[in-house]
Formats: sequence, C-alpha cells, structure tokens
Amino acid sequence: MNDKTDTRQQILEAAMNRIVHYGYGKTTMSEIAGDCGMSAGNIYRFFASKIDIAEAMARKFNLELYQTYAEIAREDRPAPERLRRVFEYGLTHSYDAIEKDAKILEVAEVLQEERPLFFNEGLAQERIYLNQILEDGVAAGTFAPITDTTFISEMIQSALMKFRFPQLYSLLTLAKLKRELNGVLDIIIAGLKHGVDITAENKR
Amino acid sequence: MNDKTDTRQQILEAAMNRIVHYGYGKTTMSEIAGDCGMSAGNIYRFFASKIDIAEAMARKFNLELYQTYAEIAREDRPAPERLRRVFEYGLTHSYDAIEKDAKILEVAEVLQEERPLFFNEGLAQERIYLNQILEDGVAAGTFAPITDTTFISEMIQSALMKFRFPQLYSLLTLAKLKRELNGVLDIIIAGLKHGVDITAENKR
DNA sequence: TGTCTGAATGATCAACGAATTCTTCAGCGC
DNA sequence: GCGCTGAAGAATTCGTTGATCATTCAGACA
Repeated sequence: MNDKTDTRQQILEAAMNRIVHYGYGKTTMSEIAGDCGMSAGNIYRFFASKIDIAEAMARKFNLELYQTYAEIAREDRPAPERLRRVFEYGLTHSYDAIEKDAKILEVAEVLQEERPLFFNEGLAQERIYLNQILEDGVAAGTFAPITDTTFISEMIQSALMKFRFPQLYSLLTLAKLKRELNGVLDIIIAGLKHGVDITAENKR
Repeated sequence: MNDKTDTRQQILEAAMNRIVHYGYGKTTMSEIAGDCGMSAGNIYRFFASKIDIAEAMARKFNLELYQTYAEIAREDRPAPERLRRVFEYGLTHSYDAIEKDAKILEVAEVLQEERPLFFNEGLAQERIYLNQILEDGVAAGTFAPITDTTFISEMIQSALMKFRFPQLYSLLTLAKLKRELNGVLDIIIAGLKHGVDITAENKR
C-alpha cells in the first residue's frame, strides 16, 4: 500500500520537475517514466491519464494554499483584515509561482480547458474559510448580520474573479494588482460592515 | 467628403453582413470589395487594415451602448437603481448580440488579441457615466461622500470584470448571470451607501 | 497471482510546400 | 489631380505527410 503511494509520489515529482522546466506539452510520458526507471505503460497504473498528473500537481499547489487560508482564518485579527490577507496571499502565491516557473501557466491553461470543474472545487474549498471569517466578523459585531453566508462568499469570489486568473492579470505588476485588489476589498468590506440588502430574486 | 464617409459606411455594412454570418476569419477583403462593387485594394483608402474594420464594427456596437448609458444616467431614479441598470443593460446587450450571431464572439477575440488597448477606451467611456451616477448619488445623499470618484468607478469595473468577457461567462445562462451581477452589486451598493474607507496606499 | 514491459493503435503534432489572403503601389481613366 | 484597378509582394493559412505521443493490453517475469 505504501509502495503504491510512494511510486505515485515519485512519478508526480519526476513529472513536476520536467513540467516546470520544459512545460506540460513538451514533457512526454516516456520521459517521466524514464526518470523513474519504468516504462510509460506503468505510469497508467498510478495515473489514469497525463492530465491527471497535471491535476495532481495543481492539487498539491492548492493544499499549501488551503493550509495558509486555514491559518489566516484562525488568526486573532479583525475579520476584514483576515479577509484581505486571504486574498492577498492567494494572489501573491500564484503570482510568485508563475514568476518563478512561467511554465506552470501552461498547466493552468490546460487544466482550465480539460478539467473545467476542477476550479469549482477550489472555489468551494476557499468558501469554507470565507464563511468562517464572515461568521466571525458578524459574531464580533464588525460585520452586520448576514442572512446567507455562502451566497455572500460566492459574490465576494465573483467580485474578485479578476485576481484569480493569471491570463487576466498577467500584464500587471504584483504591486498594482495588490492595490487594485485592496481597492475592491475596500468597497466589499464597507458593504459588509453596513449590511447588505439582498436583491429580491437572490433571497433563498 | 460625404462620398467618402458614404463609401466607408457601405464597406463597413458589407463587412458586417459577411462577418456576422461567416465569421471574421472566413471573410476576405475581396469578398467585401466584391459586395461593394470595387476592388480589394480600394478598401485600403477607407480602412488601414482588416482589423480596423473589426474595430469599426465594435465601435458601432459600443456607440449604441454609450447612448443607452447616457440615457440611464439621466433617468429620474435613485442612483443605485441606475447603477444596476447600466451594468444589466451592458450584460444583456452583449449576451443577446452573441446569442443572435455567435460569430461576433470571434470578432471580440481577434480584437482583444490585436487591439488590446481598444477595451480600455470602452472602460474609460463607461466610467464617465459611472462617475456621473456616483456624484448624483452623493449629492442626493443616497451614497456617502466619495473622495475619488474615478477610483471608485475603476474598482466597480474591476469587481464586475466577470460580466464583461463572454469567454468568462459564456457557459452561464443570462438569468443566472443577472442574478450574480445583482448579488455583487448588492454588496457594492451597500458599501457606497455606508461610505468606503480607502486603503492607505490607494489614497491619491 | 500480481507487476511490469514493450509492441500495437489511434490521436495529435510538426514540417513544409502550395494556395490563399492581406496589403502595397504603379499606372490607368476621368 | 483624383479615384480606382489589378498585378506584385509579403504574410498567413491550409493540406498533406511523416513522425511523435498518449494510451491500451497481451503476455513475460518473478
């Protein structure tokens, strides 16, 4: 059993090494297999397809993200500050990763194309931490009461969509992005403090 | 003088007819010229290049948009309602256009690729109407005072980025999009009513 | 029996010449 | 001169062909 996960890890690591260096398209299954001293066919006992390796890569990346989100959500700071820190960390983490290895942008693109639902998973996970922060903020009296926390989290994610897709922001510097992110958050946080009247059709 | 603009209009119209039907890539300069009873070379006395025809198409589309924005901005309604109407109209107008002729999505893509700055023009134009509505709202006491109206307009545009690019939203139904748009606007409007504290670095 | 290989298969990609298309411009008719 | 054409040139796309690659699987090995 541990053998299996070990081999899987080994494949994943070999794949990541090649992919961050040469890109997803230029990395072949035979090369990955060669690095692991096995045949290409054997990889398929551990990953159903090449795109699944990319997905595993992204999952590993996200895991780091979620851990930090969890930490930030638990921090002893006002809710608005934690909200800012979550999104600023997410932006910085992705931006730095792309700056370091430009090839991972290709991974993101391939994944968006071939596993569109994968991103929803990440959004749902992120919402868990957002909900937590929002509820804390309401409990502390920093935010006005919220009827539907998940709905508000979704709307916050929607408003910050621009800072999530490297293809949308890759022209801007990180400093500019952060400033813009905080500008949008200024408005959102003001709204949360005051209390949001939800449009009739959106009430649940 | 009027001859010149007439011929230009004729070319533009012929081009639009073909492009909405067959797409930008599948429409050739000779075909457009043929429809106008002229040679391909002659088109270049009216348009510097093929992509300029696409830009002219988009400009015509935007002109309609701006006229309606201007009307909405002038309406005798509360500022929040006008804000909603501007963005809802923009979304609906684009959505309907694409639904009617799917080929215009290609025009948008080519334009985004080859004339990336063109979109900034549109954003700047839209901000004129947003600024107007925001200032009205402040004057009427509906919105709290705003230090930098243009900055707030920019942040609103940033938060509503998702509803601007068909490539981002083309999977969702118009009804869902409108609901989500109004959800984000719920938060933004709440923030504007309450008053937005601008993060230190963003103060001008 | 459980692992793994390596050949077979079909899909995708790259290369490259041919064809099409965009763009320019010398010159023609008015 | 003015407005336009049509041929020439440059750039791009297209279609074909050969190679590479992802994926499968029968069977070898242990």
